[in-house]
Amino acid sequence: MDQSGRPAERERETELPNKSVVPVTLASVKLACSQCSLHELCLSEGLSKEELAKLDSLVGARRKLRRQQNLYRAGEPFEALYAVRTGFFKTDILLEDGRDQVTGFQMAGEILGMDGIGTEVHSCNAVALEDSEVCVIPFAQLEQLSREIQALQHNFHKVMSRELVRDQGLMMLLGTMRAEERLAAFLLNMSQRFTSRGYSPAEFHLRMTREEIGSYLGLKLETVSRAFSRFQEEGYIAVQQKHIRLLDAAGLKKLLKHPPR
Amino acid sequence: MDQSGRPAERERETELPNKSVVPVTLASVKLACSQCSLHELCLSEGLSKEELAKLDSLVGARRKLRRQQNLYRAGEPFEALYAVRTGFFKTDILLEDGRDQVTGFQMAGEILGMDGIGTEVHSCNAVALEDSEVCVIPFAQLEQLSREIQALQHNFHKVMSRELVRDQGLMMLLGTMRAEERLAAFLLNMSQRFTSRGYSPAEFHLRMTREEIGSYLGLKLETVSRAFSRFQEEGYIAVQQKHIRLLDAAGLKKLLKHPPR
DNA sequence: ATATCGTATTGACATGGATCAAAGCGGCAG
DNA sequence: CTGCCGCTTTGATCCATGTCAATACGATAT
Repeated sequence: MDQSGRPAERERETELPNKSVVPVTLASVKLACSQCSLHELCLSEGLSKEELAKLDSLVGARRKLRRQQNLYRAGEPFEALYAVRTGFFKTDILLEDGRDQVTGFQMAGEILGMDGIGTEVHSCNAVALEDSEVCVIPFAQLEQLSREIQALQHNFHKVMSRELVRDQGLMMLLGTMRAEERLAAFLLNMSQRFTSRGYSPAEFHLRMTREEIGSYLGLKLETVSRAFSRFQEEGYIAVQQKHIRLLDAAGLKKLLKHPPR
Repeated sequence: MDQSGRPAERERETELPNKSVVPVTLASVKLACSQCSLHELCLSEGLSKEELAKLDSLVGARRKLRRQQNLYRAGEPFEALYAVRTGFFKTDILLEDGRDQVTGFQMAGEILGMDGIGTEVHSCNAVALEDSEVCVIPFAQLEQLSREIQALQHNFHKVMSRELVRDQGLMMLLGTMRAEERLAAFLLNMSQRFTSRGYSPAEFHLRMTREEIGSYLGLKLETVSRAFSRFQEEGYIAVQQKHIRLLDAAGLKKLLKHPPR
């Protein structure tokens, strides 16, 4: 059963222990911040060797999640930030009336949980969209260490600020763009993020359903599906279920800059 | 002329010097953080007397802006945060194709400029919607001081986090709500913010135009106007141009929880 | 008082995306 | 291999909001 005590629905969450927090021993340095390939995306950029060592000891635990498992839920007390090591997450909010919205998709090197700092309580749900692993960063200790290490402090502030800017972009998308522009922006964003992680810019596998994409973009799943089909007809992309190939990224960009009217 | 060197259009921006930064002397303590009535909204909550004194010396300048004057513009280098002392601001983003969107309205006690931390460059424009005054908080010094003062550090992190949560709420609004729900949410939010500043919860003056409200809510100005009229017909509010009276806040809340379908 | 200009309201009509419905596809369990 | 179930695609129709246009309002300047 999963940690909420509900019956595990269609997902297989059975094998891992409830909160699979694995303490890191000195023997397992291969997974420490100092060795982490996500350096520049994460908090450790620009830190000296000694400073990195301190950060390593702070990021003292890791947690594995199965597909569909919650990293945290809205309402739970906030204690730590999480850096995605591997895998793929979504965050979403549920309104009382049942409506919900996906507020973001997070991949390796991105930080989850900052929504909880202000109120000590998480304001959204974070769910793994595939088997994933995160670094657990106890927040009180992060604050303490970032009082000692200027670069760490600044990195953290940058991460939060970039998140604010990302949100502004999403508001722009939701407030002013039409369906096809939204999907084009989404695909280009995905491509860019995969690229910066060393994957192919033109070919990738979407981990989320059409419904989740639609929720994120403020559209219905049918509209997303139709836009995919349209893009395929126009020769911008090749779609096969969740597998996407960008055939004409420039075309998609043009769509964004010069909206049909 | 205003600081960009353009002709002042319809607005009167003539009387104040270019960058009206007024140094604060010890004689003018009445305006220092330690005396500021915005305490709990701002960064100074929970600080000791000595700590407050340090913060006072950091927030060493104030800047007055006329209606329609820019506090900063997208693309300008980021140097400082700004705490609104008096007045009312909007932030907005301009896309290459001319479309723009208002991303927020800020009032006394709220912090502007955090969008610039991540890239050292502002990503949006901040414009005074009425004659206003801000405290200038040089960011490098804020980081330095918040390495010394734990409470200041934590307050700052809270402010940023709350901004993230606010953005999530706005995404929800833009992604899932219909026009009347959006406006109801907007009015209730305004009321709540005026209330927490000691103004009447039921009667207030909107500083922005219908077009600006619409831009913020992802609607056209005509739709905003119609929703206002509808609310008036239903007896929820009384509208007279920018002057609003909430006659039935509960009714508006119900509209939010139980959408028409 | 009158003209002007930005803002707001209201009406008539157009349309993009939502809704409802049916069928196709693909992976997994039995 | 077969059947089921979740996901996706596609079609037909509807409706909320956008668009276009006319008028009204209110403040400021003349």
